[in-house]
Amino acid sequence: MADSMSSSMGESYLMVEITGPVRVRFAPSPTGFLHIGGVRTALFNWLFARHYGGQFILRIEDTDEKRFVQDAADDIMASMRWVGINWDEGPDKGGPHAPYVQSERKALGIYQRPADELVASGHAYKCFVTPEGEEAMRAAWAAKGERPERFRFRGPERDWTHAQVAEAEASGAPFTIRLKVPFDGATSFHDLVRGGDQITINNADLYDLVLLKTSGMPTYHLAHLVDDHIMGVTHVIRGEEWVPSAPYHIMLYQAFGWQMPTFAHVPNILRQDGKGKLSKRRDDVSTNRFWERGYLPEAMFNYLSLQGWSYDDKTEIMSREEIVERFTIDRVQASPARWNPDKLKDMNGIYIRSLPATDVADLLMPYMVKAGMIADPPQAKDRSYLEQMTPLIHERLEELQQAPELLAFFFQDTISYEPKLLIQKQMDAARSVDILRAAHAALNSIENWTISEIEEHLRALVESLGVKPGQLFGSIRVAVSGRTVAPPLFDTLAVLGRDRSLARIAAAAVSLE
RNA sequence: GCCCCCAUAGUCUAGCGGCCUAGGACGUCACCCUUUCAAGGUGAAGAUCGCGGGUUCGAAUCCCGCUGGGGGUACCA
Repeated sequence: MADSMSSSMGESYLMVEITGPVRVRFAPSPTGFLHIGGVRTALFNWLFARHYGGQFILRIEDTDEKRFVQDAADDIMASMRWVGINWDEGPDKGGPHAPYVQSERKALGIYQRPADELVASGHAYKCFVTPEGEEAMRAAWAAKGERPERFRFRGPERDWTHAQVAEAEASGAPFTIRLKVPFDGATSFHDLVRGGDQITINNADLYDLVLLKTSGMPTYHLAHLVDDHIMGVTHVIRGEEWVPSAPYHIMLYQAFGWQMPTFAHVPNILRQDGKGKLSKRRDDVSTNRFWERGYLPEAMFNYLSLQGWSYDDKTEIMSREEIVERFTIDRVQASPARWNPDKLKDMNGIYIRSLPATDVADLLMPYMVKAGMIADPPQAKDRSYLEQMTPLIHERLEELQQAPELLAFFFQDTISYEPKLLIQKQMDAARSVDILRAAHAALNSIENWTISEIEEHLRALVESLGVKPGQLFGSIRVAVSGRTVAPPLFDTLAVLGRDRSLARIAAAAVSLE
């Protein structure tokens, strides 16, 4: 076995051109919500499958009994659907290789038999060392003066006779099945993301990996590989954190004599400060949080596609179809990307602006309801009122959740603010009262309360008062909205309505007296 | 510590030996537009292509070393 470990995949392996039908999978572990880094990896698999007209499989890898989180699989699937990633085979829709949940597959004995085969062929062995026993081995290693960090587990059972193994087994002692990794030689594999270059790791740096736990549950290493083989996965596209364990996988494929898939280890997304990869614990990156905050799935899809992949030297805004058409692995970067929420936000704004205002009003409604500004369920008049004010903030939105805050003054019976905000540059309280009164009179004389008439009257008033536009409009803005930064004034007045506009302006004048 | 991967402006990236006086985007700043804020337009600052050696007529692009960053080092994935 040792000799065959120095593997060579052959020239054909270097070919980036994809010829036959491709099958790829995304295989998350249900240990919590799906964060955007996971979505990105799923997305690359999906794009690869769609680009080449192949299949995309979703498989739940719940072989970690300790970290299993109820409902996590549902959240993962909901997150993927939201972004727009669908699957051809998966837990909820079945497929030719169902079930697609590993704990269910384990119950079917799917992993036990290959593990036994490996033991029978001498590529793996039953190991009776307990966790405590392993600790003792590490301690003994250190006691010999060796660096504890350099300890590489090798089970004493590697050299046991059949009789010894039989005896231990007969005693009922629990055991794991471990891969019998050669001490010498090296293991290599090619990686598409690194231009087909070879990655080589010395076998001496490896250890005897556990394939089957004492519980009978396979580890990721055995389970994913057996399933990939059974499910006919042609390309393994996964995060680069898997590079160091890839040699074990290579050994397993060789030990089984199975067709090797092509590997593509895609770069991680690093935290904003670059210190480590994104983690669901430390970073606010759960996919459903972005849905909550009002990110459009199209924007998220587009942004994520650019985390580690690019099309050319300038194109960034692309539709799903365009990305599918253009996505190839050779344009996937080997260096890690960095999480950049500002860029995502900017892109979300672009996507929001590209939508018709009526669509945006529909999207905004749930946020207004949640903020308590619009009744649940909304009435027809609420819908039309929201539709009137949506154009006022449409191009100012970067996240849909910003809408209630921006529109709050439309929904308040009385607004509160510091009266001194009414006083514009080079004005004083008395003069401000004067122009507010004048504005009240001018607006009161309007027959048709429309944007154009409001503008006409107020611009005429600027002339007759001899003030700067900003001085008059600024005072009125504060008077009706309570803020110095607000949507365009004439539109605001039009939507706010004659009565409320006049009342607020009158109240403002009083507050300064 | 050891192993593996990576390395172009604050950030994301284009570049795969001569088209680069290094292109685009986010962010920053200025100006224009303008009733505020945005959006939009124009422009600016910001990269001795991490450092040092090679190879070559010629290197951001190829090779080596160093440094830095990331990943891994589990009966977790």
